[in-house]
Amino acid sequence: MEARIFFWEMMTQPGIPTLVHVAKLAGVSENTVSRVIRNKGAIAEVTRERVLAAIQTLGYVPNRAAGSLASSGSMLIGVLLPSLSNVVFPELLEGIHAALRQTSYQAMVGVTDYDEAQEEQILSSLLAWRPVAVITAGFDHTAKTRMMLDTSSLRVAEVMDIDGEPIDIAVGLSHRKAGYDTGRFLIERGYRRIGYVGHDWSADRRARHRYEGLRQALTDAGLGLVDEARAEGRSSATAGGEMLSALLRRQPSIDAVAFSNDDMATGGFFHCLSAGIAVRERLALFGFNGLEIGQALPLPLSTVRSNRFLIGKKAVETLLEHRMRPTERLVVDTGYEIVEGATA
Amino acid sequence: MEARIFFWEMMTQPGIPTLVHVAKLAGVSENTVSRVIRNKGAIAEVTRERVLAAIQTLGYVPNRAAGSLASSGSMLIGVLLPSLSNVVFPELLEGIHAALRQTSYQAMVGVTDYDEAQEEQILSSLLAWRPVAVITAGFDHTAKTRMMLDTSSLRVAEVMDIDGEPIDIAVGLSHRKAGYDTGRFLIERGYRRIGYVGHDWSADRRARHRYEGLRQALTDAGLGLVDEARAEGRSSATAGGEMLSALLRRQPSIDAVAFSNDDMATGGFFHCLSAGIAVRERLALFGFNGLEIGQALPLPLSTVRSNRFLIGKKAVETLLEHRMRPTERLVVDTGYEIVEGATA
DNA sequence: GAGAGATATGTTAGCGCTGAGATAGAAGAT
DNA sequence: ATCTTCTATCTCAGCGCTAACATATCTCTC
Repeated sequence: MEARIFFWEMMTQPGIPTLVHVAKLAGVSENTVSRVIRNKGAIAEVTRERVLAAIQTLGYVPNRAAGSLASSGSMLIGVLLPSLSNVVFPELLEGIHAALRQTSYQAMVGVTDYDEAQEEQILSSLLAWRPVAVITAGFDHTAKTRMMLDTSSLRVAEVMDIDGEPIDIAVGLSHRKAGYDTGRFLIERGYRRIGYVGHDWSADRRARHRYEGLRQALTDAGLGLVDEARAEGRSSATAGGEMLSALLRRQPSIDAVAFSNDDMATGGFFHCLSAGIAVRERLALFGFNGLEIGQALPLPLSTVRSNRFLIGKKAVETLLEHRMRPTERLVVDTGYEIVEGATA
Repeated sequence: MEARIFFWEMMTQPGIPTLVHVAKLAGVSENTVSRVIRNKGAIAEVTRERVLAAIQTLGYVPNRAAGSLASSGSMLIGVLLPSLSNVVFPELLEGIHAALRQTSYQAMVGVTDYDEAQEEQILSSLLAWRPVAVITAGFDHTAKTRMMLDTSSLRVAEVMDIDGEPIDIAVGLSHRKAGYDTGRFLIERGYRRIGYVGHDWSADRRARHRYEGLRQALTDAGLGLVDEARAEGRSSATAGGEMLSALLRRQPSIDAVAFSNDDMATGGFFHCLSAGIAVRERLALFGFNGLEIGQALPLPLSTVRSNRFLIGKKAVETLLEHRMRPTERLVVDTGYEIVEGATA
């Protein structure tokens, strides 16, 4: 069967135009059109313009599936996120998209819902599109997931967290160190009876690392955590308020509380407002993330700013630097910044 | 050149396994493997198991680009969002992903950054993957974007907003009506000197619709807006506080303020705290969206809950009901809910 | 003015999969 | 035993593109 379609047929064709149509209309070969599109090889200016005009009139959009198949290069980056409800992930994704904007790469996002079994399945369906790289939040993978990422030759960036051994590259910050610095900060400010309010970290290993860092700092200073309260579900302002209230009931003498993140701390702040507790004078509050909401509070929240946008951007940039996975594993520390605030 | 690869070659092949490899190993034809994978056509149980085992041992992942090309069905849904920094969009995306989870479809997201020129470009790169449907936030498109969506036969869902003429289907709520109901709510509660605090709505036509609805309600009640203050950039708690402060300086007699959304209202609440203004007794506050943060405030925010998650989910479900675009345009009203709260 | 080297374009064979149709064997009907 | 009808499988031609190579034309050299 002849695949070519003549001009008069093309005009009555209901289907989507292809290279053949453009080539026919411009009076050149398919390959020439392809080269114009990809800016590859020498093309006479007249030809280029003729082809561009044909593309324009037909409203031709190249079929990336065909391109990917033919060139075994997909221009896709797979992104594996545990959730989108926690603001940090959308922010990360914004950074990824921002970096991608300059390139002709596309992100393909999968949301695992903190479920490792789903992660496997979703990774499979991402890999089905043969991305050139995968960005995944954190180091928590099932053995099979790790195997898939490890054996495939694609570039892998594990982001947010650098307290672990990366498969290929890691971009983020040391949560353990951030937790440690939180402890140091509170100690230096003279707080001695320090408590902790957190959320369920079974799905959030970074929060646990911060907690561990915090404890280490206290231990190193000859102190200890007075008490702690951990909410069951995910972090939220509501949970932060409730947990703080519970903690203070048990330990009224606590003079500072480190929260697992800003959401929780914000809830803690609201609790203090309702309960008439003077923030900082009577009770210091410290968060993590540096969210806008914390800085908008009547007293700006003392916290650690982790730059999620930068992490996403940096991850993409670093991944795209080299197409091949280098033998050396790379760790990019995007750092963090202590925000003094007014609550601690 | 012969494309087949013999077993011993397959084992030394560094590349990704393909159907051919699986077929060889299972001792069947490629097509049989394909049918097993897609659960299509009659397959003897023994054969199926043999093929599945081969897939397992090779770690075979089907190449969707090839599949898409061969079957002209991509199992992809393009999603066009203006931004990810405003929580409502990640929430929408969560709904989309949740609905997609049950299916074998994948979302492919593009972020336009509220820029119509970029929208065109990003839509092009999404269409390059030949999605079966596109979900886009709102009705604001350039002529070219609209043309691309209109002429292509793919399904299109315009979401969040139903105050407009959809290309194919619209899923969301009437922001004009929500604004109107906000006005009614405040009037019924006895407020008479009502002000408005908003953000730059040049990129947020929904906020403008709510504003218009609000004004309509006031007009219908023989009232008017006492004054309004609009921040320049995007909405934020900080901006909400500043604008409320500015508004009250000009109009100290205002007894209720409708905010463009909960972020702004939260900032307004904080301003009242700092300025010692008794919320509700002296000044009522009303938001929009029903975000968690608003409900966690010491006084739960009075607001309108728009269910973004549901909108995303519903959009996907409705789109996937029929592969072909029906002649009738469809509007799905997901509604909203007035949250009485304690601030108005 | 023959050969070397650019420059611009054409030709052809796949990439990995699917859909339509062909085929072979078993089971049932006559 | 012959003809149907299934069921299970195979064969093969593309899908729309790109890479590699081939070809044609046009400069430059010496």
